[in-house]
Amino acid sequence: MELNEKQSRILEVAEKLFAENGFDGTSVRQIAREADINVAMISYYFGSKEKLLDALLFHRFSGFRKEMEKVIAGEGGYMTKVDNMVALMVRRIHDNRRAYKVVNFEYSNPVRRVSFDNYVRQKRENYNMIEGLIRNGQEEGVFSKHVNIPLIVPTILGTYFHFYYNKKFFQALHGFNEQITIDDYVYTTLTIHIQQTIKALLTYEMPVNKG
Amino acid sequence: MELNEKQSRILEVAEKLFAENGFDGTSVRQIAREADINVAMISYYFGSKEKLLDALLFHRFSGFRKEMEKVIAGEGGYMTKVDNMVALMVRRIHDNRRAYKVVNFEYSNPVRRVSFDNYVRQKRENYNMIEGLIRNGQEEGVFSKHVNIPLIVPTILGTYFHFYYNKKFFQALHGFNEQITIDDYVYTTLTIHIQQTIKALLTYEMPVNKG
DNA sequence: CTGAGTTAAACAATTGTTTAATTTAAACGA
DNA sequence: TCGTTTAAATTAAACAATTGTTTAACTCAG
Repeated sequence: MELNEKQSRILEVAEKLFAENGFDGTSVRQIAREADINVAMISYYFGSKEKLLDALLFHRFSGFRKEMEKVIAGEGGYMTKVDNMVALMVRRIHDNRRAYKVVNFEYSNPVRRVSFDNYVRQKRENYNMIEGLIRNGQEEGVFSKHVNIPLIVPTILGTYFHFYYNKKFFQALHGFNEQITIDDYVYTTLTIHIQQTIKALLTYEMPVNKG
Repeated sequence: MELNEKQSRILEVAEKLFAENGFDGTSVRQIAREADINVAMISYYFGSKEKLLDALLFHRFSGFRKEMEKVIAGEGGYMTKVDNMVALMVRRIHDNRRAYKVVNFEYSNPVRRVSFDNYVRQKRENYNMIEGLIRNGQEEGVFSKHVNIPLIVPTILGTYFHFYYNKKFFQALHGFNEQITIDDYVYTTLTIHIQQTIKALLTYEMPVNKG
C-alpha cells in the first residue's frame, strides 16, 4: 500500500512512458533504465508489468471525492459552484493526464485484464455528486430542465482531452510563444471556455416551434 | 493509390486491431492471420508496419471538406447550419472512430515517425470553415461574440470521444438494453446533446458584473 | 545468522523484416 | 490452341533483436 522511494520512482517513470508510448510500446527494461534500477526489481516489487499498471492507476485515482464534496458544500450560488466544479475537474484531470491517457486507451480495450474498479468507482461517485447539484439547481429554477445530465461530464472532460491530444495542432493554430505555456492555457483560457460552455448549456432554453 | 481487394482487407483488419490493441499491441502476424494472408504480403504491399499505418490514415482522412462545404452552403439559418455541422462531424468521426483512436493516441506521441500531414490538413480546413460560419453569424448578430472559436471543435469531438472511450461506463449507467444500440444512441441522444451544447454556447451572453 | 534487497545471466517466446523458392496468371507469337 | 516468357503474387523458412519473467548467486544492514 505504502510506497518506498524506489517504488514511487518506478511508478513515475512508468506513468510517463506508458502515456508517451503506450503500455505495449513500453518495455520493462526501458522503465528500469530510466528509473535507474535493475529489471528484476519491477517483478520483485510489483509482480508483473500488468500489476505495475494496476498499482499505478490505484495510486492515481484516489482522493477525488473529498475535493468535490468541498466544492459542492462550499460558498456561492449555483453558477459559482458550477465554475468551481469545472475548475476542479480540469485541474485534477490535467494533473493526472498521463494516467488518464492510459485509461482512455485501455479501458475501451476488452482484452486487457487490468482492473478499472477504482476508476469506475471514482467516476460513479463523481457523477452522482454532479447529478445532485444539477437536480437541485433545476428545482430552484436556476438550471434548465432540458439537459442530458450524464453527458455533461463527457462535455467537460472530453473538451480537455481533445485539446490535450491535439495540443500540437493548437500550438500551431494559436502560435503559442514561449511565454504562454500549455499549463497557463489550460488553467486560464481552456478552463474559462469549459465553464462558459457548461453554464450556457445549463441555462439554455429550447426554442419553441412557432405555430 | 488504388487498393485491390486484398490490400483493403489488410487495412480493415489492421484498423480494427490497431484500435483495439494499439499500434504496438498489434503484431503483423496477428494482422496476417485475421486477414487470412501470408505475413510477407504486408511488407510486400506496404513496405513496413509503420507505412501500413501511414496508408491506413491516408485512406481514412479524405473527402471531408466537400461534405462540410455542402452543409455551409446549404439551406437554413445559422442555427440549422450549426445543427447540420455537428451532425456531420459526429457521423464522420463515428464512422472512422477506429482510425481516430489511433491518431488521438499516436499524434500526441513525439517519437512516432508517422506522417500526420493528412490529418492536420483536414483539421485545418475543417477549422477554417467553422470559423467562417461563426464569424458570419456573429456579424449578423445571431451568435454571441464571447466565444472561443478554436475551442468549439474540441467541445464537439471531445464530447463524442469521451463518451466513446467510456462507453462501457455509460452502458452501465443508462442500463442500455439490446434494443438501443450504441449507434442509435450516438445518432440521436448524443448528437442532440452536442447540438444543444454548441447552440447554447453560441448564444450565451456573459452575465455582467453588477455595480 | 537472517532475510530483504540487488544483481547479471539465462529463459523461451515473440517481434518486424528479408530471403529464396515456388505458384499463378496474363501476354505473346505461331 | 499451343508452349514459352515474364512479372507479379505467394509461400515457408530463416534472421537477428527484443520481449517479460525467473533464477541463482551475492550484498549487507539488523
